[in-house]
Order: sequence, then structure tokens, then C-alpha cells
Amino acid sequence: MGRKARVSPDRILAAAEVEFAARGFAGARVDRIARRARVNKAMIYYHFRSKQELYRALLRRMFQTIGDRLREVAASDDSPAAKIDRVVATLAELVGEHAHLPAVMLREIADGGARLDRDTLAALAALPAVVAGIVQQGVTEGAFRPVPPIFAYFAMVAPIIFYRASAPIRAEVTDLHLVDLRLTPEAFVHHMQEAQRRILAGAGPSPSRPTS
Amino acid sequence: MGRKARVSPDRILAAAEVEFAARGFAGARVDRIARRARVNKAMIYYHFRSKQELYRALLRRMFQTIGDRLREVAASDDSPAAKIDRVVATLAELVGEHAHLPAVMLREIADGGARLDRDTLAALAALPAVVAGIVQQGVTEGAFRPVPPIFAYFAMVAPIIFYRASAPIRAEVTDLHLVDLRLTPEAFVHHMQEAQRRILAGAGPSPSRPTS
DNA sequence: GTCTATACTTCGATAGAC
DNA sequence: GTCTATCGAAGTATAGAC
Repeated sequence: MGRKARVSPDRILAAAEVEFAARGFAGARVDRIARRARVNKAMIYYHFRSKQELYRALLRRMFQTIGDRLREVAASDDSPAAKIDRVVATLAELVGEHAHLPAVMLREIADGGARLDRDTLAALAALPAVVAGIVQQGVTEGAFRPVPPIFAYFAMVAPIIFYRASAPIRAEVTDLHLVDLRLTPEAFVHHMQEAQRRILAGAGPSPSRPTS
Repeated sequence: MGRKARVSPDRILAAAEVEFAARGFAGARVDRIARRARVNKAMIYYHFRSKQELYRALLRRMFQTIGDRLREVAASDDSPAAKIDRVVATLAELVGEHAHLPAVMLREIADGGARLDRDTLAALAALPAVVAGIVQQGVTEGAFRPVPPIFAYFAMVAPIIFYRASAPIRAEVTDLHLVDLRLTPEAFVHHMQEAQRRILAGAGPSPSRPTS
């Protein structure tokens, strides 16, 4: 019942992701999205009301996807340290699967969230909240030292986004023999996990030291 | 002799920085830049050849400024650990002084460096090179463990840029009582310095341990 | 749900006088 | 160096047939 009705909006969203990621909201062209989605331009305005509404729908879906994956990790019964490792790996996987996600997030932050409605903002705010929960758990169990949630979040997320989104620039810089900026995704994730462990590690080296 | 001749281009660049940071290249309007710079629009095309050339001139100047400040730190005779602290503080200062710098960098990365000419690319590539030099010095002196230069660079720069550029979104999220994402710049810098020290710290806790 | 044709607007860029 | 006036190209959005 009505399964085909979804294929058009979904193809539009997929095409929109590529276009908005590559050019930003202002630079994106509805004609190009239509062509890539192999639908008529009028269909975009039929399914979504405007370019802006299409953009919002895309962002809601993106943040929801990320949040779902992170909440999965947070809900597991792994140790806090293992959860942090998994959060880093999960974020890296997500940006690996959805190659356009980093650019969209970068642009949205640069825009100051000007086009985010309340629901989308809530979905975005849920991301640092998940990380905060894991850190809090680690602190309670004595494995982590306390750090501000938003700091832990940015220390984790920002380098991953930068690393992925900067791939074209790094490749060009390396090709021009300016500096060698190569680093495999696997090595990067490994170093990120080590870094987060070091950032969050409690004062003492012993895994479970009594607090008092 | 001819000092006044510079005031117009400089005012244009200053206005362009605001406009490009807030709206991106595609979203920026030459008319708005002209109005903000209090010059006639035709003057922009007289001093710079096009919107694109104006944008490039702006980026060159930005990366040059950052590079100069970082090279100053690298050239000092501080210890590598102290230099890392100063690099973090310097970057934080820079984005504090030039509030529009983070957004421009975010957008340029998202664009994949599409509008960077070779000179600008070289000025950008010099940034991780400076950090790499400091890390290398620390490794040689036995104070740091070896990490890939581009990793050390992103771990340092990405959170700072994100933190600054996300200020409007964080404020809105906090105001809507979704989550409390407040964190003072001073506290943020302090935590960043601590984090970088932990990431780079050599295996042993002793400051100057003989290598062999 | 789908397509064609087009109205309406905005914007980058320049011509040409001073 | 500076200003006015304007061209021409895109671009969003919709009307209306099927």
C-alpha cells in the first residue's frame, strides 16, 4: 500500500544531500537537485513546499540518524571507556557511509543555525547530550575525570568532521607536494580513540581507584 | 604618498569578511559588501576584478595572518609543551579577535577548497606544517610521543573553530532550555591545553627522560 | 502525481560620464 | 578614483494542462 509514493521524496532527499553538501544552501540549485533525482523540478515543490523546507527535512533526517546510532551505543552495557571508543568509531563510520554529512554540518554551523527550526535544533542538541551522559557515567564510576560536556563533544566530533570534509583539500595539498597530509581513516580513528581515552582518563592510572 | 589609496580596498576586505563569513561565497552579495564598506559597488570591481577575486584576496590575507602568528610561537625558545599551549591560546585569540574567521574556514573546507588558488593553498598548508614542526621537536626531545602531524593539527584546530563558530547555535539551544551548552572561552582554552598535553605526552611521566 | 511554460526577482558585472 | 544606470544571466516558484 502506497510504497511507490515514497520513492520520489526519497530520491529527492538523496539528491538534495549531495547538492547542499557540495554548494551550501545559497549555492544549491533546485534544478540540479531535480536533474540528479531524475524528477521534474515541479515535483520538488509538490513534495516539499520550498527549497528551504527541503533543506530542513534533510537536516532533521541527518541529525535523527546520527542521534539514533549514538543512543544505541550509549544504551549498551559496555564500560564508559568502551562506549567512547564506539562513539568515535560510529561517528567515523557515519561520515564514511554518508560522505556528504560533514560538509552539511560544517555549513550549518557556519550559518549559525539560521535555518534550523525548533525540532531540528532539538535533534542536534541531543547529540552532545548523549556524549555528556557517557562521560557522566564514567565520572560516576571513577573511570573518567569530569570535563564540560560540550568540550568532550567538540573534542570528539570536530576533528572527525574536519578530517573527512578536508579530504579533497588534503589530497590537493599532498599532490602539489606542499606537505604530506595523508592519513588513512583506520589510523585516524585509532589515534582519535587513543586521544579521547587520554583526555578523559581519571587522575590515576589504575582503572578502578576508590574515590575517597 | 598615496596612503589614502589603501583605505578603500581595506574597508572592502573588512566588509567582505563579514559578508562571506555570514553567508558563504554563493550567499554573499556584492551590493551588501559595498554598502557595509561605504563604497560604491563599482569600486569593488575596480579594486578587485570580481567577486571571486575579492574572496581569494580575503582568504590569502586570513591564512597569512594565522600562519604569521603560529610561526612566531614556533620560532620562540619555549619548550615544545609550552609552544603547544601557546598555539592553542594563539588560535583562540585569533578567532576571538576575528570573529568571522571560523565561519570562513568552515565554509572553505566544506567547499573542498574549490576556490583556492595555489598561493592560498600553500598558505593554508603551512598551518599544519608549523604544528608538525613543534610536535617533531617534542618527539626528538623525548617529551612527546609521535603522532601523525595532520592528526595533531586537527585535534587542536577543529574543536577551537567549532567552539567559536557554534556560539550562536549553542546560545539558542541553551535559551530554549534544550541542554545547557555554556562554557566560557577561558575554560574552553584551559581544557584544550590540558587535552593537547595529554594527547602528546610521552609514555613516561618524567619530563626529560633519556631516550636510550 | 507529472510535465511544460513562464512570471517575477535578484544579482554579478560593465559602460560611460565626471 | 568615483558614481549612475542598466544589461543580461540565473534562479525560485507557480499556473495550468494532462
